[in-house]
Amino acid sequence: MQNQPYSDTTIDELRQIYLFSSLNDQQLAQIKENMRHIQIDEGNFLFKHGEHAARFFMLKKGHIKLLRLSREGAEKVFEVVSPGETFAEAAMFMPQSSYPMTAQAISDSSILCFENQIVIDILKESWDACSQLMFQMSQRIHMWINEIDHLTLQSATYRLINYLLYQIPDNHKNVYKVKFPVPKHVIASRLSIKPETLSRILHTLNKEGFITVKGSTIRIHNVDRLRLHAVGVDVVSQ
Amino acid sequence: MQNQPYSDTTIDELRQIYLFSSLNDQQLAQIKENMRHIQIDEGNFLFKHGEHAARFFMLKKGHIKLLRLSREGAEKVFEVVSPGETFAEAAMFMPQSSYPMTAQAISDSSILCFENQIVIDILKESWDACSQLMFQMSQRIHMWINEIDHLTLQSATYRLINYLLYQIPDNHKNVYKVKFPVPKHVIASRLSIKPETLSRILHTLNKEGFITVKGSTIRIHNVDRLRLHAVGVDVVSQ
DNA sequence: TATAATCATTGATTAAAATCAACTTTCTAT
DNA sequence: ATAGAAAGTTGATTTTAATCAATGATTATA
Repeated sequence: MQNQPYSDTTIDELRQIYLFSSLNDQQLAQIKENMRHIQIDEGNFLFKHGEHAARFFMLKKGHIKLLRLSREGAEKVFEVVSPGETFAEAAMFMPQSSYPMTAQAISDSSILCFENQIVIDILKESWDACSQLMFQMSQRIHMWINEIDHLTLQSATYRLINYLLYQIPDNHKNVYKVKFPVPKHVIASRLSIKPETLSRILHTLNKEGFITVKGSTIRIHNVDRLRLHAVGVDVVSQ
Repeated sequence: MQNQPYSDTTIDELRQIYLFSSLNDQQLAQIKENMRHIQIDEGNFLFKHGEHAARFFMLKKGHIKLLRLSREGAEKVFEVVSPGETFAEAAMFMPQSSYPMTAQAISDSSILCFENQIVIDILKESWDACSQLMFQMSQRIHMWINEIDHLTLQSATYRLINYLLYQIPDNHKNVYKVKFPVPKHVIASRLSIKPETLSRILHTLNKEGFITVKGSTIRIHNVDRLRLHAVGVDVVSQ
């Protein structure tokens, strides 16, 4: 992990971060002044579950997985962070809080790093930014609720189909290619299924004519048909 | 569902709600003026998944379950709300948002009902209240993350033990009685296990000498021993 | 380009919990 | 107090996905 000059991140770039989008130049300049730019090589950790959470992050390049380990060492990936996304910002308002997960680079990554206290001081002055953070936190809550819904009310096959469909813009109806941004076993853990099972599900969906798998690229033959299948898959499997 | 005069809820009572604890008398008076008091009989719905979310709530009396249904009609209880707790306040900051779950009374309930817009206007003026809401939302996020952890990395037995231990104050070491506040099948759904399985797990824990079950009361013989068992239960079961 | 290491697939088997079904207990309302 | 409904328990069986094991494919690297 090495610090780098932050000269290559502009104020305009910061403004594109949703949480900062309503801030003025002076506020953004202050954030820029206090932010750091870090590089993390594949496999290395940005922070670990339980560590004191004093900063949050924006991924510029690479991929980061947010995970937890069971006592027996089993790994559950909660989220795969892609470039442009912020993470760990929800802990900002828990004084003396600790990160609820571990963050590990899946590939060499470039990260912007913000001090919670600096941003909190700015949020105090900006109702808009404040309500944007709350909006974002609401969304997170909804996301996790959906996740629990999928884990408890849906099958592994459904979860995978859902994941695939989620990547596709609404207007696409026919053919579409989805590419896994990270190795299949990471996607599997993200979906709470074992790699073997993911492999079998992909195989079955292929056999049923829904998809063609080529490495990490999934070609969906007919998006609408898969959407329809997702609605019925649990009913059918009874 | 019938409206009632709110005369029996005082300003002081409102101040005990965490989210309102830093507000001044004038702000609390305004909230009181705009709040409503509703009664909901057992089995009836307060709101349904997908409905427009314009208010949030504080349960005064009774019990409310927050649930989702699968397409096949299977019910998953996400949360059992007990008196004194607020709920659905996280949706406040999602404009045009809808409730992510259904709220149904498990027993005859008495509920305070707050208009989102009124509270938002007050939050605008109060940084403290604002940061308290954010703190609360952070906690919710952590809670759901823990929930997913339990669902994916732990067994049904572990989830039940966890639930029991969670009800017990830290200082208790030996015997302790936990009483299920709602029927066992609701607890089962809350823990994402079937009633039959819950029954079997309780039976097994009894056979192993950890607990005695009498109706909805679980007598834990030795809290420390159960805590220790929880740590090892997954390892042992391998 | 060889070689190891990681990742992915496939098959056989197992395990945890769900399902189905019957029955008992408890609660509720008359 | 009693009938009926709802909730809970217990047993037999099935299902989904995990586990175990072996092999094949990719990727990285020496």
